[in-house]
Amino acid sequence: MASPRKRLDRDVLVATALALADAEGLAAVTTRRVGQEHGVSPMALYRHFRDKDQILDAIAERLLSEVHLPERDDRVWHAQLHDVLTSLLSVLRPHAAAAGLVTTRILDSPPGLDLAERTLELLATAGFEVEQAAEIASQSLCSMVTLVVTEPGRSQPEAAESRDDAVRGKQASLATLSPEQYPHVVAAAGALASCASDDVYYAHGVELLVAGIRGVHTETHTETLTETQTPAV
Amino acid sequence: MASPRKRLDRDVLVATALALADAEGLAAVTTRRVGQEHGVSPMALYRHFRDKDQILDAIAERLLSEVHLPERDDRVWHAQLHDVLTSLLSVLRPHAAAAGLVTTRILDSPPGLDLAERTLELLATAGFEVEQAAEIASQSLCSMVTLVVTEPGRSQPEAAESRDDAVRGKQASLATLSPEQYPHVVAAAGALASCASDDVYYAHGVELLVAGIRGVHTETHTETLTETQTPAV
DNA sequence: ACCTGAACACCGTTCAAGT
DNA sequence: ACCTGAACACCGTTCAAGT
Repeated sequence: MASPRKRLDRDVLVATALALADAEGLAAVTTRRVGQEHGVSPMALYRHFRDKDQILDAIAERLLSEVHLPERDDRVWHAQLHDVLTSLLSVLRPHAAAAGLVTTRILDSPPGLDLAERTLELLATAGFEVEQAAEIASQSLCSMVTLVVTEPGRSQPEAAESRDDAVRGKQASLATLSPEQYPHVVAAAGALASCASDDVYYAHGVELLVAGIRGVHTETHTETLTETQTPAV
Repeated sequence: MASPRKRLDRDVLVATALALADAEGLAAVTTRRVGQEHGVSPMALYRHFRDKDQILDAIAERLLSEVHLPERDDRVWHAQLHDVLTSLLSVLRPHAAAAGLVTTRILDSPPGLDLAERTLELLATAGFEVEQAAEIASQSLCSMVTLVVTEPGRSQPEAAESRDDAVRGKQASLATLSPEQYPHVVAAAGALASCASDDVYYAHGVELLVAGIRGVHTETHTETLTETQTPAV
């Protein structure tokens, strides 16, 4: 098929920008570097983007477009929400440097709107009213971004070869602290500097959030009922 | 009192940098601008900071140093945690542009360590084991930052005079969407573009988080009632 | 000890000009 | 229609020099 040239070029430029962010951090995404990667002057990009901010917008949209929303099914709403959030996480995790761009841009592109729509839909199913659903949805999606950006043991990609060094350094600096002044920080130095398993870290992050939503949910919706022990799973 | 000149100067430079961020956004914090505000060459800053990154570190530390940790009392752990998180929020809220600096720098300065220490202490009181407490603490503190950075209706401070315009614009663009494709987003347009009350927005944000921690807490600790002992991990 | 000026290698972006 | 080159107003940072 004869692909439309213009559209193709733009996508390829965005892919280059994202690859630069992955390899060398967001600071490496400059009009000059992206152009250079295509053997082209920085000004050539201005055919496809109004300004640099639009390149960053496009990176965020690209990430969101790779989210594969799970099929709707008949499981309870929070199980489905769990999977939606996990699907976002799995897309962001390989792109830690660019992930932060998503926080403020979810509602700015169709793929982000799809994600927001599904999230709001599940919260509506649960019975949340619109305002509360909006707050919860935005906090939920942004929390996934934050999990990726602050993953313990992450450092700048420039120092990628020395990730272990960075972890050891962080751990060492925390271990240096006075155990009288910061007993719990010192005790948790290992967990704060790195994490035993990335998968477990992310699983816990999603669980914490979903547990919060369920907690707020029962607070809001069981006023009529009597005080319950543990809500059914 | 004759104040130590050097220390004073550094603090005053940090205050200037923070003020610039508040007034014109983080992009306005440049060595040249900060120097200019003191009628001094950009190079004069290098007596007090190794490089620009240290200026950003110092801004984060300054913000964290303004957190006033509530006194310990005999209320249940999650009530105290709620207040700790709220005290962080109240410091960050007036400095939305700079707040994001805090996410990756909490463990890099004494005031941040104080905050982390208290948080971990409360989670230890609750009975969380060290690794889980570390994860929860970091996710909790970072969530407060995220709440501030993504507060609905926020826009760049350059456009501060037209904040209402930005909100209206956002709302209008969401209202333009197809109600068939994005029914819940369209229905929530108002809440997504702005928020009825900032105070309520933040209160809900903290509540969601604390509810999550309590949810994970009961999940983790109801099983141990039968086992009597917490299994070491 | 503290600050400066000139310089370097970068930015994003404009504009007129090339093909 | 698409791209370029030169230029502008900025960056962070170096280095040798001033006081």
